[in-house]
Amino acid sequence: MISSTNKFEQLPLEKQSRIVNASISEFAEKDYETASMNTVVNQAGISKGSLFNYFKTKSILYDHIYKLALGEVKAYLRKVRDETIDLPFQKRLSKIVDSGVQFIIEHPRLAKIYFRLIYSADSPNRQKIVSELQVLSNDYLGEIIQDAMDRNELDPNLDKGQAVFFLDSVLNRFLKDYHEAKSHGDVDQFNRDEWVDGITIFFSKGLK
Amino acid sequence: MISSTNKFEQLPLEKQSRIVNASISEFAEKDYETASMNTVVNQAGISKGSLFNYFKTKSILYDHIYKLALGEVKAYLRKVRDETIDLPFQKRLSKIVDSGVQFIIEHPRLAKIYFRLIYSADSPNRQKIVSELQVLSNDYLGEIIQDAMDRNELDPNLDKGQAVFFLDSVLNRFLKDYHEAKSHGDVDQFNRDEWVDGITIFFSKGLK
DNA sequence: ACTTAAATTGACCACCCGGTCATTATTAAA
DNA sequence: TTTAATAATGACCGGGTGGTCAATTTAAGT
Repeated sequence: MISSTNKFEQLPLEKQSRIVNASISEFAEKDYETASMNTVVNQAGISKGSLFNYFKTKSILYDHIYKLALGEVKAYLRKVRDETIDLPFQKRLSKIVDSGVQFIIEHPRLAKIYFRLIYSADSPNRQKIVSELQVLSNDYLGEIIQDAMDRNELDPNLDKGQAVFFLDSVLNRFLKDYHEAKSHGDVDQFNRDEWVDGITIFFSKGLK
Repeated sequence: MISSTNKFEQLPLEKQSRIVNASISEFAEKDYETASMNTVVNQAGISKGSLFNYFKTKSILYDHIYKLALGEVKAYLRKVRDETIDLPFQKRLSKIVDSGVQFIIEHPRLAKIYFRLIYSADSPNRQKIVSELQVLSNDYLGEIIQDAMDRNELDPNLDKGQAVFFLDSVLNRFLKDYHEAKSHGDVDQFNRDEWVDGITIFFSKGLK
């Protein structure tokens, strides 16, 4: 079966990247409903008819871009997971946060799309996508936590589901705030090392 | 000085509540850009000219509704804070979560507006509003934590800012997920007591 | 009952949207 | 060079938007 992005994928790479670039910018700047195909078209320097020839609808274009963003996120996560497989839990957590921060710095627009997707309500198929992400995060952090439990670095009687939930809450929130601070220019208020230490200590000992 | 909602406030209460009701529904269902003044007008059973006479612009109407929602949230928080002032930290935390859950159940549309405001990016004056909320949450949870530190229920050397951050992350995320589960009809997967216990234990002892 | 002031209405405006498709420009085959 | 197939274009469509304002209804004062 021929994919619906087939026509697009057969385009010269330079043209593809112009379109992808324009789309990323637009979906990063505005939420799905507000993002404009006209803006994409103008920014990419192609005609409207062409864009709708490559992507039949706005939501198919969005899907393409979102999968692209998600692919990048996954690559980062996989990399840090594999590179830290032998490290203790605290060190590992620290590296994961590092990796997230690095992703935000290197791909600010993709980060924006990612956070918008997680926290906003208007993307198409939102509930399906979000539950996919939930599973992904559950598997990923679940593995990290299971490893730590196996090595007796964490309480082996932990409710793993809850532990993942707490970890996910704090990590996502930290990265979201960091991302917002960065895009508002006041990132200096974040002493990264201090926060990473704080997070890892908190997860080990709680607040008592 | 005469407030811009003056004309609105001098309306018969029944009419006011029809308009407020319609506005709440619309801003709960759609994000700011997508919400339609036409829909509000039709649902409220008034003419378009009238609505724009009472509220000069869409963003002024939104402001009115958002302040209303925030006022309700604040009332809930104040109440539970004052009622639990003599309880130990764990019990207090538990009651706060309870109160949040109760708010969601009693005011699902306001909850939707509140979460949309916090997590979505398109409301007018969003950054100003969000930083206001940050201060509010900081003060509120900061007080709870300070009380617990004073009574030696929490480590007196805690970084209070970080502690508030962790608490805020987990509480907000829990309530957001609860709210979403509820609006999708699968709230039963949440054993509330189990989660509240889990959260309070987590904050006391960490995951170790 | 008549006049005047205030409140309410909805047709209308300029603008933007996602999407279409007849026309034109480009390329490949003969 | 002519023809046939393919790719690109942008004017155009129906529909929705926030906001306006002349005209009409309602209420108040005398």
